[in-house]
Amino acid sequence: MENKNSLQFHMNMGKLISSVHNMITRRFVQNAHEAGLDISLDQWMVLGPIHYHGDASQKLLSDFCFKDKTSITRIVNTLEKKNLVVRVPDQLDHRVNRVILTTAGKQLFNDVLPIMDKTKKEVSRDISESDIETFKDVLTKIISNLENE
Amino acid sequence: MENKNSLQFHMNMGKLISSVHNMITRRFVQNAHEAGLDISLDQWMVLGPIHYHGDASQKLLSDFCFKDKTSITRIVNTLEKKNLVVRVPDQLDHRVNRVILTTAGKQLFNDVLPIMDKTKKEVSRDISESDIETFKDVLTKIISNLENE
DNA sequence: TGAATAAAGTTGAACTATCAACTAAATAAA
DNA sequence: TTTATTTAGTTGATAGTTCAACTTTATTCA
Repeated sequence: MENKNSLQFHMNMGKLISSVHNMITRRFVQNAHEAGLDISLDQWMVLGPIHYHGDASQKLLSDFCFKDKTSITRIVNTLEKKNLVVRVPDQLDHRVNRVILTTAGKQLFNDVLPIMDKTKKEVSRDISESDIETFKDVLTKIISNLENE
Repeated sequence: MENKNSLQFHMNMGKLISSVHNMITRRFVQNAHEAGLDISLDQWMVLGPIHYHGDASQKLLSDFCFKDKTSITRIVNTLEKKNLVVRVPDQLDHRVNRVILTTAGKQLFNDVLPIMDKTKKEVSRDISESDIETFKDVLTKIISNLENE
């Protein structure tokens, strides 16, 4: 493992981000689970914009989460199975589903907020405010670098 | 989409990392595909340590890639199916598989290197050297924050 | 030595991601 | 207005992730 640490130094950005992504996902689910909450990070990512907007089309969720529309379909399926959201056909545009939170969905959203906070604290422990800022700026810049093919 | 950009500002770290992870993964595979190479970022992550060490146990791959042993099992299955690696039972410890590159695996590894470079350039376009350094430092720090539960 | 425990890998199930192909509805163009 | 194109969403296939349960081989320690 001393060996691992030395190699870690040579890890490129792709591997670093992939590793960090997996570790954060795991930790979030663990923390939620310990609090008796059953939710994945992806489900949480999707719940956010719905809560923020009151309702959201799947297209909007796809844009906001930078996820494929197929992923959204399946995550919404799961959320619906858990009775956290419902799909309501849009009256004006019949192609569109409006996804809205159920009472249980709203409840869960509020229950998960402190879990999110806890995870955030664990992730950013002993990292300076300014480094966190730079970190988020770089992430945002990468998104814009890769956004339109 | 102007709306999206404004929300992006409020995106928390989890969402940012998840989005960036997906986008980099997608871009890498696209770039490889355009060059006529069929490989995923995860497969590439696993190929690295094997190439570096000459051979590697699945346990070592799991540690180096910060991936679950189950994931390694399946990625190695895929790589074996593509004739890029083979599993050789360890003579000393019969629990262990030593994974080694085939000729085709070595060939692919070298072919992918420039793709990796290209992707890296696209990802980090217009980001200063020092910001990249901070970025990687923060990622490494997050790994150590989350490493031993 | 013999029994308990730990470690390396695999398998099954549920969820997520991507691609390609598809349906259905809305918009654009002729 | 009729046809062509675009848009929203779903489905199927393949790959990766995680958990839990399991097999096989090593190690520990009583």
